[in-house]
Amino acid sequence: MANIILSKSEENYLKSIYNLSDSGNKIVTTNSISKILNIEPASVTDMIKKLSKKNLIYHEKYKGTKISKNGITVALQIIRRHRLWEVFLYEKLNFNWDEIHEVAEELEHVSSDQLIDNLDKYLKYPKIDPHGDPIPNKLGEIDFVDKISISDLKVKEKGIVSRIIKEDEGFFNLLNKLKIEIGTEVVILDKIDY
Amino acid sequence: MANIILSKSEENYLKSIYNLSDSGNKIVTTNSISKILNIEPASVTDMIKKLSKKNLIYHEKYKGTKISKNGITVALQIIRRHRLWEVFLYEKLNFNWDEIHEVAEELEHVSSDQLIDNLDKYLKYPKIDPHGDPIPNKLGEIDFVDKISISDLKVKEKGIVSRIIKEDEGFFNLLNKLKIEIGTEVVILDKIDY
DNA sequence: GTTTTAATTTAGGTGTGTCTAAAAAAAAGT
DNA sequence: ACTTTTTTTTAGACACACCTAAATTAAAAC
Repeated sequence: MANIILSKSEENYLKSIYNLSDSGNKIVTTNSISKILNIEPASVTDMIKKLSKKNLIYHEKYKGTKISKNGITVALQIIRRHRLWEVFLYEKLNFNWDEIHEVAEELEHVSSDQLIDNLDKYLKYPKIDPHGDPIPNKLGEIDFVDKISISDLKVKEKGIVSRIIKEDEGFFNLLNKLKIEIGTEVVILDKIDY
Repeated sequence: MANIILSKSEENYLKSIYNLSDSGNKIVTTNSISKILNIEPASVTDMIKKLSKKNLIYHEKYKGTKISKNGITVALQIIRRHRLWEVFLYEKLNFNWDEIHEVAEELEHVSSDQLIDNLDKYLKYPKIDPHGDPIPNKLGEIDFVDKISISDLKVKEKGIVSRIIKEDEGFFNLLNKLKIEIGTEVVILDKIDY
């Protein structure tokens, strides 16, 4: 139960490993971590050793990395902080939908339980962040909602946008232009390459 | 005008130097910085060289350190961030008066102008923080209000508490017990050692 | 105006988190 | 199954922000 204190770097690695692991199920490669964090594979190997020693991940040389139960709990706390700050920035500080991620990346590393719990209460215990991603609760429990990818919808089918994953500026601009946000009902008219 | 990017350490040093300098007027000694930051004098010397090179302070070997005009501006921005976060924690997240400082120490290092400007607006442009200290504006302008120390008040004189500087737990508890906060009118009954 | 003490700086060392280049292991191609 | 390619790890280096111990300078005491 004792709160493990991690550096900003360690937190970023752990979060990335969790995100790459499909909620802890898949084994993650050194190269994939390297690409996501923009850090050389050799450096990733170093950090893997460190996180292994802290029992946050399992690692077998040349075989890949699996996040531990403990690691998942810690990762979900980081994700919780990130997403709560995103709600705050969007709802209270009037940030645009595409500006929140970057700032939340910084705020998520301020680790005070009291801060996050009070923020959660202040925001009225939101269930999802402005991108539609679920916010883990204090205990690390998270709603996994079954959703399908818009690219799996067929022409003429319709759906409600409940989550937006891709995060580059061009894509945000496109969505803004089309007035697509969380909750928007969309109908597939035609499918083109993007 | 270009925003200088400083590390967390550099920011902490600069803030301390400003605070020790009596708003930029006094020369600050290496030892005093060492004591405030709980860092050995030798390390302070290293950082002084670094901040000198960035023209945030002036330094002459063995003679002391003076903060530059540029340095003051940067320091005031850090102080602005700190104090705005204190207002937020106190007013919005219901932190106690004696719990805000520590968390604000972390939040102040998240450097996004948009974040701070929007926070400022959200808090309705507060002029003072919960300790009664003035909050510098976006341009680094700050109200210096003439205040006297309570220890300079004589027996039977009275005054209004407008600022509380000391920050240890015992002192906070004492103030809480006496129900003394910003705005409280006090009368000096007797003077004892603390 | 020396001598002693205190403050400051220099020199050299450590842990963290990164890097490049080279070696080792695993995977893919033929 | 052997060779080539890709992935991963090891080895050695560097910047940052700290440390201790020793040297230097300034200030205080006499």
